[in-house]
Amino acid sequence: MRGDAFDPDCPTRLILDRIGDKWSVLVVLSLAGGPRRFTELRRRIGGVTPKVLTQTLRTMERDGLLTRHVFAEVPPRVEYALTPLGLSLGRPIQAITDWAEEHVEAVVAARARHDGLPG
Amino acid sequence: MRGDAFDPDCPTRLILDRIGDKWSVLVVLSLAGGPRRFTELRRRIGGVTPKVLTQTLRTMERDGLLTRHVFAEVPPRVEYALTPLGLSLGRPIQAITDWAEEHVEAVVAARARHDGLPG
DNA sequence: CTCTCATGGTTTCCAAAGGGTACCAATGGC
DNA sequence: GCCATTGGTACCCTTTGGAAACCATGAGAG
Repeated sequence: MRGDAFDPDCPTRLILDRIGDKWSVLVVLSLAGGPRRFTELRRRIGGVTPKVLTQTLRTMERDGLLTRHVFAEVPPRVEYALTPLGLSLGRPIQAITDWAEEHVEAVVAARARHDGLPG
Repeated sequence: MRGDAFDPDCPTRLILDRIGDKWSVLVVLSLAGGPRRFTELRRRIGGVTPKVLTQTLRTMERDGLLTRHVFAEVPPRVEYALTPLGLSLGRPIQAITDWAEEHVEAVVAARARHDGLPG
């Protein structure tokens, strides 16, 4: 059975933990078009704080999803780029965002129905 | 551009927050085969605590992803089942788990390379 | 020489979420 | 009365997420 993700010891869980981070998802989407600098990412991904963005990027680097290239310049320049592995992750992520855009209305409606239920 | 998920005010973000919960993902996978009871889910999804499972199920119900059916029996019986909306979410989620199973080795290897790098 | 600006973070602090354990209500069996 | 089962809830603590401030470096302005 493929769904051994149910076993907490299965490494697949480890992936879900990665996907289960909305910032990682947004970083993958942001880098899909090519390398970007830290501040670019920060501006592009609305609402992310530098600390969390750094954490996210470092973890993704550790997991082999992206590379971090520091240029010895002033002011500093650091470019982040997806590895082939990270790039391949873009496809399933795109499937999620496609689903999201298609069904977001239904979810919002369900939520409104539930929350605002007048009795 | 479809990636308006970058805007924190875009409702697509709301979906990512949902997907961005590994327990929701596992619940969808668990219910893909048909309705299940609370304790079944709890046993099937290794490592989830009842509190968190309840939270997850309630949120998913609110979002229209599943239904909760309480039978007036003793001991109590509660069945959870995916709605068509929840069922449709199974496809992109499957894409993620497929990716995970295919590339988990690479991620684990990258992580080991990074962590254990002897110098 | 000092002041300012820009970049790519780090540090500190606080609130929120996640998770573990214990417990509850209702009823059947013993 | 006591235990077991089910589907949770309550309590508490640790971890995480997030806001805001600060830092090092060097160029350019004054």
